[in-house]
Amino acid sequence: MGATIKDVAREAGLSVATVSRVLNASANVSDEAAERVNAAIAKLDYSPNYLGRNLRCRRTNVILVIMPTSEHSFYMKIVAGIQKYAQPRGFDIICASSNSTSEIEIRQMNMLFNRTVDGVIMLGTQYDAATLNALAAEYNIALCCEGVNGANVLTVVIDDEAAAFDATGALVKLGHKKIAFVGANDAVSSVQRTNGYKRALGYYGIPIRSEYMYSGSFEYEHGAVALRKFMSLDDPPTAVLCVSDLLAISVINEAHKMDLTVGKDISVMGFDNISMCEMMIPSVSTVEQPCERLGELVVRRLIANITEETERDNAKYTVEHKVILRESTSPPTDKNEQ
Amino acid sequence: MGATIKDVAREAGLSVATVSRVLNASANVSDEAAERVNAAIAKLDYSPNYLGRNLRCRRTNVILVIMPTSEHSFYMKIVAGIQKYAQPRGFDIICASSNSTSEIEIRQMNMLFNRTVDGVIMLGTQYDAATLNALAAEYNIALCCEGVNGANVLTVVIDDEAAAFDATGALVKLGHKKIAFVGANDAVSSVQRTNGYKRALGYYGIPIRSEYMYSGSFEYEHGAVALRKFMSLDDPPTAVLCVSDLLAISVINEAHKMDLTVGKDISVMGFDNISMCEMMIPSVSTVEQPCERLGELVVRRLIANITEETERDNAKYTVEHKVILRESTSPPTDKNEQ
DNA sequence: GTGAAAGCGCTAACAC
DNA sequence: GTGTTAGCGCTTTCAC
Repeated sequence: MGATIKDVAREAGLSVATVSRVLNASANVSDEAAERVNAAIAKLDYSPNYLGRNLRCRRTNVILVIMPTSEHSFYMKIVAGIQKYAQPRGFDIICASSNSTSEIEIRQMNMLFNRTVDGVIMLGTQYDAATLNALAAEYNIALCCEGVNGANVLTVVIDDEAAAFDATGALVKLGHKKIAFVGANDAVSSVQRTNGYKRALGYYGIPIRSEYMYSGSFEYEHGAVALRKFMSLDDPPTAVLCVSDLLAISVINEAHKMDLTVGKDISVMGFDNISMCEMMIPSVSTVEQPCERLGELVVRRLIANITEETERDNAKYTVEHKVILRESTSPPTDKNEQ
Repeated sequence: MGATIKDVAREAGLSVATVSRVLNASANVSDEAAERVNAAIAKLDYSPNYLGRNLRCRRTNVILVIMPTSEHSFYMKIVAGIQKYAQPRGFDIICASSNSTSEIEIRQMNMLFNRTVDGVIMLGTQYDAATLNALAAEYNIALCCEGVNGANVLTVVIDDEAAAFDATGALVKLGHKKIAFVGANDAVSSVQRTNGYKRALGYYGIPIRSEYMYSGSFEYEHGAVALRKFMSLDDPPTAVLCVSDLLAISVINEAHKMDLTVGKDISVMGFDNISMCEMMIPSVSTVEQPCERLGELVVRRLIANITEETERDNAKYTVEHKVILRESTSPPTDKNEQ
């Protein structure tokens, strides 16, 4: 087990240099030599040892994707987009999940520091802007889906502020005036969505009510908690916009427990357009993030940074979002509108 | 950027051997030397190049998990179990998804052949038994969740036959006699579940009706197709057992479209216990696979195969399943029982 | 068109 | 307790 390039050379009666040339399809090798090498490779069932190759070339052609959690299909769709672009360009993609933990994230990042991978794409990070900037000076890193304020690092995101503005607007256009918001404290995307929500209310002349704003985290339970809080108000909202689909689903399940019919008694809207949105009863209105485009764009720029000699591109790119209305949203009824 | 062990040695005024000793916490290095080395490491922001180390040691301490699709949270839960055990033992886990495609799977397997990883765990594979046996002779591979008949390869699964027997039994005990089955053609697990279903019917003295058996694939749509077929029968079933939760959810959604109330007009049961089961309305009855135990056990045995000098363990291990009843199942009503 | 040889960064055997 | 050195498997100059 484990033939080396030397074994192949011996078998073929040629030098390792020639074998290497065949392996790398480089010029200047006769047809006859190539044939003998290939025969030897087949005979010995030889597969080049990439540790040797990568050490020598100082390149692994592997990109690591770090995600907060691997249990959300949303992230997996991004990865699929990344893979689709990277694979044909000769880059392998590997994934790891940090559980949104700084400690684990750092351990994953070691693969970058110890040269196991050529670059890292982070779908959310615990690093602060200063650290990211320092890292970006030395390594090929990129942020996707979730930016960091002040980080001068290759970033690909949707315009979260505008997306939330549009989502809120869609609810207003359905006739809602009492629109609540379920956010997640720390994430930049959530903060910007909060801003978009507020701006939309202002734009449509609807007062902002602090009792309609809940801020927790992306944890599932928070949707239910938020809804209970909203519904205990004297004047409860007729619609709830959440910063993630999972939170929206939590709201929907809690509404069901409270005997509220979602899409009738109350409208609920999420964010991301995970596949569950279509599977739920009622199906869930949401803001779609174009996962494939996000993934493709970020990895395309990252690969350019890795392979090209030019200055590293640390720009911020934005891709289009899309509001999708399904069964979980409808005009407010007279009853709850009064 | 990129200090090497040589740089550290020079900076510390010691030899590379001593630096290496400190790095690997090996004995026989004075406190003073260790201190100087650590100071130099900190000063130079040195991180060992694993390509060099791995090449030298012929070990990467990385295990690859290949899954059919990364969009099912079920697989991710297995990976979490794998990770939980492997990480503290010094093994990194990386993931790749094959889209159930032989071509992609082979490309992923190259990471094994080219020594990028020390072993591979396959959560489903396109390889046949003969190929797997040949691979297992040379490399450290393992199957998890989904075995292959005749493959003499380290395998960790639940007893799919018994699990389906129990699931069917649970429906019988609720009072159902007209129990349909939604299977997936090719997968070994599905075949065995089909056997368990049939054996249970026999055991409880219920005749097997071919019109109650649908065989498609794990693709979501098949649940809906199956249900439409079942409900178009003169004597439709009162319960449907599916070989995956996703198929069950598809059945549930289709039932809803047909104005059937799941958990009342018809009972539906899935397989796996993905997190969606609890989020659905109604919540979905299912057979739980102990993901963490599956993952932990398979990686534990695989790591033993990698690290221990002894004969490779190519045994087959079985872990316990558990039937979980939720809202999607109930006794048949008089109406549909007549 | 082909081969000899240096060297990528590291560990470990051996010498002291 | 520390240093010297060979060599892991590969690519790539440089010579011919």
